[in-house]
Amino acid sequence: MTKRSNLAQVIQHHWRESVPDDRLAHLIKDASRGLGRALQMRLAEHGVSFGHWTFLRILWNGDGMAQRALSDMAGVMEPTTFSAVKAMEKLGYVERRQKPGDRKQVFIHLTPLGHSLKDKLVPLAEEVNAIAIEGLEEREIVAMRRALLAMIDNLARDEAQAAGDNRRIPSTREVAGRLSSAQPSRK
Amino acid sequence: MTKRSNLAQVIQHHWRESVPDDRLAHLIKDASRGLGRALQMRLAEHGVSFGHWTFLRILWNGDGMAQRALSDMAGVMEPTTFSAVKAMEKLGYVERRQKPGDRKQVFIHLTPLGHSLKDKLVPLAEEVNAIAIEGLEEREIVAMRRALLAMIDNLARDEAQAAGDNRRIPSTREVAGRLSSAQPSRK
DNA sequence: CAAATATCCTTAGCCTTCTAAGTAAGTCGG
DNA sequence: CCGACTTACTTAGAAGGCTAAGGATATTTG
Repeated sequence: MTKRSNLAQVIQHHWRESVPDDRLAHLIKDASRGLGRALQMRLAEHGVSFGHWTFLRILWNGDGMAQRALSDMAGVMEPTTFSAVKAMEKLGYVERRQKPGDRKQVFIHLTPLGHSLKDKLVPLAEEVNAIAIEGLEEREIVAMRRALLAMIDNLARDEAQAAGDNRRIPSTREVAGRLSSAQPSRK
Repeated sequence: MTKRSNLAQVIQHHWRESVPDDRLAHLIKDASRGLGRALQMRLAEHGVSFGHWTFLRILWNGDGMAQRALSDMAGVMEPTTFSAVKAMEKLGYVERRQKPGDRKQVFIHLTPLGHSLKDKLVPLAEEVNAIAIEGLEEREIVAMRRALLAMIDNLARDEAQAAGDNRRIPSTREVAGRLSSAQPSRK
């Protein structure tokens, strides 16, 4: 039972609208947190943490990749993947295997239990998505997706530049043409 | 110097595009993290943490509100505000004061140092925003903002309902009409 | 007025993520 | 073959956020 009224949140959003700089960033952050909370609430009812969802959904799409590749696909740093995978291993969702002749890489495989979660959990994400975009037209969503991708590209370019990495960063569209499988092997 | 190529991130985004459910949520999350990182990098050069920015920008717009009101405006829970304010107090950015006759509320005031950060820090946020929206048309940004607000409203409503809070949640627009000052006093 | 209730701040502890730094294992130029 | 990278995983620790729960103080209500 929530003690605080959601009115507070709405007030806050209005207030942000009146602040000239970086409103958009906060709107995006709020939307992200809202989506996160909505999914988290639902996952919790099935005993799955939000952090694990990120990795499970990748693995359902094709498991057996190295831990590092999993990090790349999830868009997080290795320590994040490491601790999540360790925890999921303890929960019996995944197994960490090595290939003979390679003592360096660790390959992540789903267990039957890990696999079985898919049918229960995916509908939850779909439900959250449906709730979030209720009342929006398909056209608006497509436009938003395009705008978000452009922003992500812009920021990635900025980040690379700031890091002194002067290689040219290809746009998402360019890379898309070079990819085919669901499990890019990163070189 | 970044060791990992940003190419990995781009691959990841492409891969997401091919996953049918909850792509939008991940796009929003990525954009949010990208914006966060970009600002964080810049704030760090001035010795300010990202977490403190959230509160400073509210206080610059008018300080002296109770800690709880600050939480509401920042859109975070009280413990988050509590620890941030404590840390900022130690850094000399803010002071926590009580009013005689009220031993309950704690009012947060900026120190001269806290005030002085505004001129240095606000341009950083503006720069990040400018980078992020580069190449986007005003029309697209307005549309995205509207869509994001609608999503946030949808999710807040869902959240309230899930919490068994059956009060009707007013839309942002409705509330906007009831507000006038930059420091809503919450009743 | 006194008791029940609500509100505000605080504490404690967990989750997710990050950076920095360490270790082990492959790879490559000489 | 060997030393110098480079790569992959691991460890340690911190930031930012949350929930749950506690204490203190106001407010409301019987």
